[in-house]
Amino acid sequence: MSKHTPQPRHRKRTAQPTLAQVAEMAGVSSITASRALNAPDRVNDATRQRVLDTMDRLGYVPNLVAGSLASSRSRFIAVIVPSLANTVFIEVINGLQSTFESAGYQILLGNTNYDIEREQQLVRTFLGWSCSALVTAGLRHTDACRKLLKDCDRPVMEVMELGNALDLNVGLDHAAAGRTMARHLLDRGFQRPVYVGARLDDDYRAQMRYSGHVEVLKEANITPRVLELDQLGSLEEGMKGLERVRNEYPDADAIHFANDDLATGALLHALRIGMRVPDDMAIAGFNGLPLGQYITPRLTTIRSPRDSIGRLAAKELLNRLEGKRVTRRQHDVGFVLVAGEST
Amino acid sequence: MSKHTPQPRHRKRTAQPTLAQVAEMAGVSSITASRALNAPDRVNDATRQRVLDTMDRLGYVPNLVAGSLASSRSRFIAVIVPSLANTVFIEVINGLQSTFESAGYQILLGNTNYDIEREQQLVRTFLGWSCSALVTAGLRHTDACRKLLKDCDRPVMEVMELGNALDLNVGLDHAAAGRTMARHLLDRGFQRPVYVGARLDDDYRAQMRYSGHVEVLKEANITPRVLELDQLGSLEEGMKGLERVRNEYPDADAIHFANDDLATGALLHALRIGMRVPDDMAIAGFNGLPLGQYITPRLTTIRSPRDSIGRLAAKELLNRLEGKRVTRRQHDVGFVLVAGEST
DNA sequence: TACAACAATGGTAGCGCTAACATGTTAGCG
DNA sequence: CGCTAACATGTTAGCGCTACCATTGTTGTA
Repeated sequence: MSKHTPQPRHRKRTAQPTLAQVAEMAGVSSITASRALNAPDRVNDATRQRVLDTMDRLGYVPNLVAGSLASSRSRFIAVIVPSLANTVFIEVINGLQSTFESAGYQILLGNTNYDIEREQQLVRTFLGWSCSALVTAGLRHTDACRKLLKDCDRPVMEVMELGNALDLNVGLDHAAAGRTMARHLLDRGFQRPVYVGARLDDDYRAQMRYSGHVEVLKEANITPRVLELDQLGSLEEGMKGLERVRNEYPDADAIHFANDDLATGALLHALRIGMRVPDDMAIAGFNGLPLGQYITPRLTTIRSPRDSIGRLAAKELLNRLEGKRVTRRQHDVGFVLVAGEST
Repeated sequence: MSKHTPQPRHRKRTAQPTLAQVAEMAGVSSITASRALNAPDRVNDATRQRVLDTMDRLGYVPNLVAGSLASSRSRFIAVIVPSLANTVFIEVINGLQSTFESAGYQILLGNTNYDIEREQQLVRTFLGWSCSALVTAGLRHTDACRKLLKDCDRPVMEVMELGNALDLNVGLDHAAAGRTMARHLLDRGFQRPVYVGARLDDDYRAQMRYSGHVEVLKEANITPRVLELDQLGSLEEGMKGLERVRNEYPDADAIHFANDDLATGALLHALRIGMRVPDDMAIAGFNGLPLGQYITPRLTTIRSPRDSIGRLAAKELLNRLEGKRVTRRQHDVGFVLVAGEST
């Protein structure tokens, strides 16, 4: 016979019990078993209890992949950050996590390593998982990524900095933070500050703070100077930063660091080698990590409410996911100058 | 008519193009389009290119949920940690992430808040997502959770401490670490040490280190003393710990802290209030965070290769997932006593 | 020239669940 | 007692993809 004979074929199946098996054993249809889990009020109490008992007895574990395909909803929240080595993003993730996990959502975590091509790839993958919403750090994306995010018909939250966002936006004004710190240094009488950051092309928020710094210095007719390091945020690198400033800008009287990790490394190093802070060199950071406040002299820094970024972003997204009308698409979480004795 | 008329019903569909649409437009069957993505060698080069171009043109995003259901494989790695506030777990996550993401796996992140009931729930959820493997911190689970993990027929990796593991195990011997530090304190001549931890019932690894500490003290006929704080790891809490030891154990000459965060908080506080370290009070920690090595005096601590836990765990899991035979189920990553000037 | 071996592609039947609709059953009311 | 509304449950048809097998054409070998 040339035409195929449709003999019964079976593909491998997991040993896991299915809803249908549970339903049969409980003497109901599978849709009722489904409802016992997902819409308990639509099932009679006794029936529901019988179904749940059966599930327990069989060790039933719902296949969420199948459920997600059928309903085209997934209860995934995609979270894309540029780095896991930076406390700031961890705190944002933590804020998102605590809110979403208690609302029954799972976090899908992606790390771009400050590479927007990688971000685009992650967005595609996460959309492929029918995530309910996406959270991504920053407003810079590839064109293709922006298109994906615009067309995906899901809430998109961009966090960290404020600006012309695709959808929802929670963050702070980094240029303003840079201006605030530069002004503080000038107010304290430091006339020859150097801005020290690392990989400013990648860490463009640090670059935005630098541009604020530049603005203020230019207004005061002071030539801005900048030094770029290799490592984004480490105590070790901050130490090197201090040494390089002493060599390359011997007249510098203050260092405006891109973050507290660098600043703390420099501060601790300065203390160890007997430099007087701030008399020989003032040191300032950004982030408001607790650490800086436990060192003598305390580190001057700018505190941003990092965990509230996560928490607020999660709250706004949940509102949107639950169909509530979102009135404000943009939230400025602000920042506070914390003046220690290091400046 | 009493019997139903099967009129065509349609459920809502996403506007996203499907593989079938791509295939039709490219003039191939959908299975060929599928292969163009997932098994490129099984498709003629020209055909594949045509399919890929069509995908590009239509903005096709593969529906990974459907693919996962059909193949019952998901390329998810479930990672369950007790806290995101602790650097140690972040570093483990980072190690796992960097290895798995480059191998094309996604991380599904769960946070138990040191609650093993919550862990059980997370394991169920992640199994429901057909994750390819699970990584969880620690060897303590509920009975039901242990059963789920045993029966799930997937690689299971327990990290952090060593012991009687379910499947794969990467970690270190915490009791031995506690013994090492206690011995170090005695060797340096401190006779009245106090162990200070927080929520030892939850953070049972800190408790294991304490039990090592106790062993050594008993051998030396010294009565072990312990103080329990509320917050797991913060500089603030370490400061309080120091104050409480001074009040409650005025004769104490050394504090063995459960972690570096607490120890650093105490050390910085001691310096600020003019205590001499180690003459008035010796201070030791655990973890080997960089911070402690930048303070004068440097913090005595035990360094564990935290990121290698993640990296090694990921490597072993990948071997297993790729079908290679795994020879060693257990890896001791060890630890090193880093003696600073704080003891 | 015959035949095996392989490469390229396709048809079909699910994967396990839920949306959409249909039906049966009970309570409430005048 | 008949009618309606609310409740409880069931039937069917996919969701979009890939496993499984089948088919065709193409090359190498004796």
